[in-house]
Amino acid sequence: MSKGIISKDEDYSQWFNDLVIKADLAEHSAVRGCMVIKPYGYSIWEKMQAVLDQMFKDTGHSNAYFPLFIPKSFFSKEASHVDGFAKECAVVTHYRLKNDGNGNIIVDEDAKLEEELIVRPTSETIIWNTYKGWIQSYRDLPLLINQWANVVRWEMRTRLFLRTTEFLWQEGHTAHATAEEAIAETEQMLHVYADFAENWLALPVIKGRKTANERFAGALDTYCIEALMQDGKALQAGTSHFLGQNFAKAFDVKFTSKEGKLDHVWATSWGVSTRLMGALVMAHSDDSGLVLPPKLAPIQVVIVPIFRSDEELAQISAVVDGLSKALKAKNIRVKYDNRDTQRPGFKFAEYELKGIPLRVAIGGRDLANGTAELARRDTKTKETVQQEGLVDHIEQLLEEIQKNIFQKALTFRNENTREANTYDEFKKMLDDTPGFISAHWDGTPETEQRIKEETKATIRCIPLDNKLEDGACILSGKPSTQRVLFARAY
RNA sequence: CGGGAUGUAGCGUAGCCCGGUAUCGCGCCAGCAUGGGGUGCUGGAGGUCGGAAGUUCGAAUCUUCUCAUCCCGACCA
Repeated sequence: MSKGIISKDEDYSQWFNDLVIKADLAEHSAVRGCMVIKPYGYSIWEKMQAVLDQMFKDTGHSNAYFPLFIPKSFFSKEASHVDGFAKECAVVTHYRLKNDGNGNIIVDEDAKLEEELIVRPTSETIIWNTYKGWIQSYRDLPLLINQWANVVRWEMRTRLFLRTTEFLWQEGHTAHATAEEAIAETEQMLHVYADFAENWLALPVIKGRKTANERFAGALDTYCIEALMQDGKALQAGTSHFLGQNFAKAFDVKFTSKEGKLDHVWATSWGVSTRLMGALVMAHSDDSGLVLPPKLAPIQVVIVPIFRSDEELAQISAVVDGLSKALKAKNIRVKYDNRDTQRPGFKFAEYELKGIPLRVAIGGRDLANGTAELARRDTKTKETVQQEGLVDHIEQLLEEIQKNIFQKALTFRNENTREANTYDEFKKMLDDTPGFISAHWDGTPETEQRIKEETKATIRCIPLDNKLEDGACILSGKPSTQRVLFARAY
């Protein structure tokens, strides 16, 4: 176990907290519920952004930027939307401070805003208000826009990366001529998210749809990807919403079709946030620290020299120099840590804590033998290999580590996905063997609500690839045609 | 917003019951040794004890008020 990190078996949530802080991803700020994302954590987020951004562009989307502030009146235009967010909005009421004469800075009551401004909890309203001016004809459609932004949701209780008052995310907002097109877009983006989660984060996810209860405020249908964390709790890793014509109607966005008919446009919105950082940490890491999938690791290979003298360091550096160049030529992100202020053992522990996938150690012995020591972060295994052919070997290993991390998470999820056929069985599983529970449900919000109240488990999703199967609801006993996925969730 | 707890150096803590100017560890700085898994020794720097008021010759310690944070619940895409 690493210094200062509690074992994840002892206290999972404390382990997560320790890890985020010790691995230097983020820290609590002076502002309640808001975190400072530190350079190392931010560099991982930047990699996520870069990959996702390219995926969005490859599917035809463009980036734009809309205001942080939204006039309060915009929120009242879509009834269910305001219901969903009203209780967690930060509101700007004044635009000036003044000195009260006693050396205190106070709000200048003379500077009250005519209309309060809401700090965006999400941008549908300001964006749809804007789209009204952009869309007149079917020729203007589809409109495919994404925004990278910060949003604020005044949550009662926060946790680093998983639920912070302010967080970073991207939100896509698209407009289409037909419902079919909008649904196709919603599904497409869900697949983009799933692809990203599985192939980059090495995080296996279940693609599915939310029940009416769990749907986004203002959506007709909410799709999601759900992941399982190592403590058996589920985490919603991304959502994609089919908004129907709700926002177009609320903001009066109409277009003239090819046939000359006037109609409201069809909308989608979709987003992932810095919560993915939390998912990344919770899904793969261990008591020694982070375990980063190579594709997202800011540093993929770290080289640590082991030396007794400046002369020896110079000799090692000469070898490392060639190795570094060859790795960089293959676009492998490599760092040579030749600090003489820290000892090798310290560096080993530090890079394990930070989740660097591969460590190469080269010392005097290796110079003599033409070898290097390779240590994998994911398996914590070490091997001594010839320097010759090392670059290719490292390249292969990185791919293997990426696969292995995914496979491990997938195996974990499979082992912790169970079927329950009675309510007693269901409750026992929740307490004894947390994870996804596949069970029959009668399809009513009342049943879902009661299960939630009694067990804290929610329906995470109705999986897209669900097979139809006759059964009886675990609570009501009423007939059901398919199983849905339950879990306690973050 | 209800229930519980905690605020002492950058971090983690002892001291508080029973008042006398703050303990230890990590980290930090310097030197020497060391160097294939968080190195050892020696020396050093660093504290308005969350804040305010009160009791007292004297308050980290007792009293009152206040602020903040954390945990449980409620709340929550």
